[in-house]
Amino acid sequence: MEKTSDDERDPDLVAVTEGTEAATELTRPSGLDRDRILQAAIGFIDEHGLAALTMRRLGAALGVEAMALYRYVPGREDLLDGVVDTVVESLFDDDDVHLEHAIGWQDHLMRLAHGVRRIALAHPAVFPLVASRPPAAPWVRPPLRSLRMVESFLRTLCDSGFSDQAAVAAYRAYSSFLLGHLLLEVTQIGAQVSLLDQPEGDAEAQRATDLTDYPALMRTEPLLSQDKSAAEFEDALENLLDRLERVLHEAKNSDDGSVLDL
Amino acid sequence: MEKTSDDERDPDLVAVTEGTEAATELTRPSGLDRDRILQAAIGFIDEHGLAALTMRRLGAALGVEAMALYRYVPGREDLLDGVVDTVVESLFDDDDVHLEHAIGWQDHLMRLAHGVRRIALAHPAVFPLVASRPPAAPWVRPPLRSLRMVESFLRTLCDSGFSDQAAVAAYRAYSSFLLGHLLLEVTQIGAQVSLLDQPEGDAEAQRATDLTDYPALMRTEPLLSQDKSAAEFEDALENLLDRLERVLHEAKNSDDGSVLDL
DNA sequence: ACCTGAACACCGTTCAAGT
DNA sequence: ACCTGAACACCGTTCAAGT
Repeated sequence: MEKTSDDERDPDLVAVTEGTEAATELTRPSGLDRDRILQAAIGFIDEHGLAALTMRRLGAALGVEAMALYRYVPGREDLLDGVVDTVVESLFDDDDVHLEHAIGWQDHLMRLAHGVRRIALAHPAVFPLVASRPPAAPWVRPPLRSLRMVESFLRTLCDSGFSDQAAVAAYRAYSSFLLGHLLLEVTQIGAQVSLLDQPEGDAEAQRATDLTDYPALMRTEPLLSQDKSAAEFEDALENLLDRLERVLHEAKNSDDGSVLDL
Repeated sequence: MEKTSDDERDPDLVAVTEGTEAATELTRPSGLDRDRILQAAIGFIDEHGLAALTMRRLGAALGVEAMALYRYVPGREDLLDGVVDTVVESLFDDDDVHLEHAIGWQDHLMRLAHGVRRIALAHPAVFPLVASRPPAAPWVRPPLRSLRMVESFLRTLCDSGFSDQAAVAAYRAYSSFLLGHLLLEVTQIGAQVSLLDQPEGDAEAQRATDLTDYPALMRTEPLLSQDKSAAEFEDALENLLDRLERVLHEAKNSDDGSVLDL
């Protein structure tokens, strides 16, 4: 038992931090700028988790004292905002997305969904930040956090015959779907490693928190432990697109009580 | 400009903290226990936000030094886990939920959904914690965080004719739906107040982050600012229940490519 | 039995001083 | 121009000491 007051897993952490510093050594000659700091922060979070990210440790990872960062970043909160922006904007560099080549609004929404999912899976430790940082405007709904993304979403739907109301309703349904699915998917990824992190002897002991009082859980535990995220994502996405299509084609009879087309 | 290094809004915070201490004065005579601490933590988060919750400040709110808390709570992380558990379990005290009185699985799922939504709206600042804390087992999907809740969910569906696989798939779809909708709903609540928090003169200036480059956004901004959360929640819930019902009744023809009933 | 003071190892952030 | 040392106000946490 060490008497450090850090979060759970110190010794390991210190070791890896030093490793990171050594790795950055080559590009080091004072080349410090905002973008390099943001990239380093993303890498650090991916490797050690959000809780481990500290101005001092990030500085160390860049071969510099923490105070040097303040020349390029106003503070820790802004740094996190920058991390989120960088990760989200990276969607536009994804060649497999290229929204402007989309054929029809369904294709557009599918490309966008898959692009955001790739981002989430590439940075599972960053994604919760994408989900929880207060957005730029109250009507910006994570994970579609950039005005550019929302604009292109709404424009596509409106150009395809959706009314403004229907497009906005679709935007809300779509963002809820993405956030729910992807946040749970990355949470599950994180849960795996945190199980292995636990120092309590063999992994057998942890496996199943004694389910004797929960017969249905015990019976379905093997099923619950199977990962079907990809297929479920496709399924839910398809279902949402069907729902939106129904709205679009039923646009003539106005008052049928659904929010989606009011 | 003060030179405190706290988060955004100190002077105000200190004031309210002192107020809280005074208010607790009556029940004070040393009555400190785990439950009272958890309740105080929930109240503190509701009032000042998660970022403001500190062992020292929570102690102060209870009229005690921070170190006294460690007799009842192993540490800050456990305290947050306790907060989440307490809030989630409070569902079973909600008389409007009473799952055992539910008539049919649809009614069960609707009662559960509305109960969780009431919790989220009652503690909007706590809910992100419900969403993001690593769950007890990898297959526990927020916001349905207690084994009891998952057990009763699965049992209800299985008793209603769902296969184990279909019940598990339904559990996944249902949790994704709840998490996405409710997290976005409480985020929006938080976004309102953080706008008012900003000290930049009149609220007119903030309103709309200059949308000149985003015509679709500018045109639909009034629509985007309307809050239709409740109706959208009902709509999406109804849609999900329909989808599950389809799965249940199409259970005979097995391989139709959907995950929901494989 | 229950709380506190003092201490320790960390934080974020500022700023004068170094190069 | 760019980075650092030293300092400040905070953290979480431990533990011997008080009552």
